[in-house]
Amino acid sequence: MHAYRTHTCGQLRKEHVGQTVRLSGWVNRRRDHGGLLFIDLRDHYGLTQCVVEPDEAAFAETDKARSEWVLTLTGRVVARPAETVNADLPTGEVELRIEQVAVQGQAQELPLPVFGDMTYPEDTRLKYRFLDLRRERLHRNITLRSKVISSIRRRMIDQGFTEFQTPILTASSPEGARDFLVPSRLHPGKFYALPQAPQQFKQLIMVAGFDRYFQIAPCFRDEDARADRSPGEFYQLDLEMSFVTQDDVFAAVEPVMHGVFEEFADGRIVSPAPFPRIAYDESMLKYGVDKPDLRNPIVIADVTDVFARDDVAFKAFKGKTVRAIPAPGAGAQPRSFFDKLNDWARGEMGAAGLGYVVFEDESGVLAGKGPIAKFLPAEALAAMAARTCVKAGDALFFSADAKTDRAAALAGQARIRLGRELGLIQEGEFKFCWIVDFPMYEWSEEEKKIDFSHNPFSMPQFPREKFLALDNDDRDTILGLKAYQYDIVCNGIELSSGAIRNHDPEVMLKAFEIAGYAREETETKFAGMLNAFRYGAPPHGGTAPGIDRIVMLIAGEENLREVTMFPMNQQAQDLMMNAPNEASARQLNELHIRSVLPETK
RNA sequence: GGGGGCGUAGCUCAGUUGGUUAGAGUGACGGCCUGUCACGCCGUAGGUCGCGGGUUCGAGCCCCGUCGCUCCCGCCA
Repeated sequence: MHAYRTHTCGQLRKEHVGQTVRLSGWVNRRRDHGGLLFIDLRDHYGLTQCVVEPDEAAFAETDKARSEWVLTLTGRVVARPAETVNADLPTGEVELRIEQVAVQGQAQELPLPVFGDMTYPEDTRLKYRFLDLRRERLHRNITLRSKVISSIRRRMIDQGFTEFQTPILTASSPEGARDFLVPSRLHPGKFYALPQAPQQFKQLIMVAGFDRYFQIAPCFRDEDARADRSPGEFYQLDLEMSFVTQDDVFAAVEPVMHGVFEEFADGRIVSPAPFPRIAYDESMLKYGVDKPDLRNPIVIADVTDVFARDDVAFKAFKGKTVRAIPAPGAGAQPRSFFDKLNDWARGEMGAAGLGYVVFEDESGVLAGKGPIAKFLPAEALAAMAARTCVKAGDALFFSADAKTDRAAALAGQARIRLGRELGLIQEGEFKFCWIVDFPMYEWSEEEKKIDFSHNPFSMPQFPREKFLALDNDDRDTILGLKAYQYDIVCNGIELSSGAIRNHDPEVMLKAFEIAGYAREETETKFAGMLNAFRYGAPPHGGTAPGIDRIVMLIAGEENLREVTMFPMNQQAQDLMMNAPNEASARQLNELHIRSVLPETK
């Protein structure tokens, strides 16, 4: 007989009755009845009830075992009496009569229980991650993550993609997020950087004549965390293709995304391919964000012209962009509902407020109620009602600001809040869309200059010769330029960002020049890539869906830590491994590094 | 860097207007119990009320500071 096990703890069924078997696992639960002792033994595969009576030889040893001890139990499989079958357990028709016990590992009193589903503090969970991972939910999520990644990999390979590895120690990239730096021992004063993404490498792979590259790629960015943004590191399904248009990329990615979500949907509805395509400008108007949750039925409308009418006397909105956010059924809400939203807009959002009108039916005619209704004559109300499809019993909220993007942003946040608070979000659905036609540039208010809006490597949607001829006088044209840049969004979460790349060295130099980078500067910073583009670069493009976010959505979790095996806390510390940590003087000497600590307050 | 929330037993929490010896559930430990599967019953141990300072006759509670965790803003090409 094997030293540790003949079966797993999830394996035994009625057909094993009569066999002598050996199981190894953790004591999930111990139930001492004096006359008989039950041990629920747990391993990766499941749970088996084991039992021993006091007059049996194994009793004394079994009796010592406590929660989370590791035991090897040997004995006969017996059928449980009919009235004691546990229908909730796959192994619930049988139990193991313990004849031999071997203690493989003892456990101290637990800082957090494995059994049960109580919540406990995040730092305790992280410090004792190995215990938390034994728990059912996390164990299931991590296993799910593995299955999702296998499925993605299989789907990519089936579509003719090839997986390549790219360096982890590379050069700092001047654009984008803060890099993690790694000091060089051989080159005093110089540093490697961990890749924020294999962006330049995957483009070089295309230049190198490979096609349809993918990788489950680790990415490193030294930026602050959010619930849907891990500190430090995360994984992307990084992919790139040559000789493709935007439509080709979409056609390659949609079946993978749809397929993998469908595979693990478990009854939830997944948007069929092709996914809807929404232009960035349209998204900002209708949803107020560039990552709309399409499960939320609310659609924002522009009503600037209505408030500009001469017969509308509401001065606070004159000369401002006004967006209307319909709130279906909100007419039934108490006054406090409206006040709370207004307080939120003024406080958290830093807005002047969130006006509203409640629509009521007055003998067949729509009438407006609320503080600003008196400023709105019937024709203005009717015009807004028609544009936003509100009816009696609904309300309309207004977001107004002299700056259009601020009006849109407040409207977008209000839409999210209203959708949630009015219970309008359709659960049990994965609603995908592409956001396309992102602006190439934007005006940077703090730097007072034109800057890249998103990805500096994207190809502008503009004829080459005209683009090369652009100069400072063409500011409006430049700020109106769109790029072949696109995001995949699912349920309000940005899953992926991608682009058709700029593979023309002259256009690339010009693109950076517009953003304020001298040609020599661009030549130096992107020497590798520009140089490569001068030796025959194919048109290419790709995207990079976030693996962690995909798993989070499929697992139905709200935080990436729930789908990451060994996550860091929000301050980017690993409480279990105690990272980051001081380096020894010797290590620092070898690296020609000295710490200059900030002055303590 | 900034804002909000939280911090009381190993864990989840209660703790009245500032007033006697800070409680419950759960877990741990001991005892009893032959069919439980969140077993049940009895008992025991377990507390720097995050930390420091202040107000007060008296602080878990009020004030100031600080630390930790978390969510958000900034940031994330």
